[in-house]
Amino acid sequence: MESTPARLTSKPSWLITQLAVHAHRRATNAFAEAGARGYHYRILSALDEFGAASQADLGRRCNMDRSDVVATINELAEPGFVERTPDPDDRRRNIVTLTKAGEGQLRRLEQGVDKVQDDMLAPLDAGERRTLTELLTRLLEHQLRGA
Amino acid sequence: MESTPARLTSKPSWLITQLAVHAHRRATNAFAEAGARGYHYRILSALDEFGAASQADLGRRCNMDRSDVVATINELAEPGFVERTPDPDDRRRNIVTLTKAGEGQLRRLEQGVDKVQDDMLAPLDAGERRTLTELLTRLLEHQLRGA
DNA sequence: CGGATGTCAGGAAAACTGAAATCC
DNA sequence: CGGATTTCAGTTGTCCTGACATCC
Repeated sequence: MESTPARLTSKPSWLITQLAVHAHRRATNAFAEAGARGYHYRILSALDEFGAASQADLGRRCNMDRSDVVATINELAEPGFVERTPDPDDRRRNIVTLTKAGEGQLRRLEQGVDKVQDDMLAPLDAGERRTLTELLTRLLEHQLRGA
Repeated sequence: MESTPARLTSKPSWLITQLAVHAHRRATNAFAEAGARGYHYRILSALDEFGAASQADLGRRCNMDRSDVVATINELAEPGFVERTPDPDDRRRNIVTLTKAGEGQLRRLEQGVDKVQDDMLAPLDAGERRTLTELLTRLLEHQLRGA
């Protein structure tokens, strides 16, 4: 009873990993119903929250690789959810903008995400949810600084 | 200012997803230094915490598909980290046991995980870490019941 | 020149599907 | 028979690497 190894189920890293598996599974299913994937939701959300941006900026904000941003923008531009126009001030960049149709698609995806989230957070009351959000926010901010 | 959509950065699901990306990246690198992957750590940890088990049980505990358990056990058995012996009481099953060498490998992987975890939890004090662990534990238990 | 951007090709690990064979 | 277990073959989405051409 002395040299008990650290219990797996008490490690926050394990808990986050396992929760992420469940969240990823449910979110993927919700996205699939709208013909989308996680990458689509990330890009659309970032455009909606922060406005039009270059592909490199989107990659930094969404924690995505630039090469994956290219493919995702291609897929989002084909049905007209985003528009890719060259930046007149910097001819290296493309400015990606969210269209009306893209907003509609985002609303659909958000409905699925909200449903999944409400189900996963069911055992917590409003105060606990705020506490959780605050703690996670600080952890993420720490990562974004230190990385 | 009225119809502001729910801010992305205030959604726990988004926060967990983004944190999981960082945690996954760092853990993957730490595992690679020991020639392992996340699946290896999950299996070894479960064997150490809950003892010998069948492959199907390991899959349920680790939240892994049975087919992936097969490949992972193959990779862990080759260097002698686990042993796969048929169950005399149920000839469908294999009993997977952790060897001494497997314990050593697990200790190596845990060192990497602990280092990553300490760095990611740096902005939280001891009490906040307990709170976070407790909240996440309740969320995971809810998932394991309801799924 | 260095540095940033967009694009493309491809690889590695994770999660999953479907099917087969075996045994309870 | 249904149900569980192991195994294999293959697919998808995510994350990453390296390279190239272009432009600041």
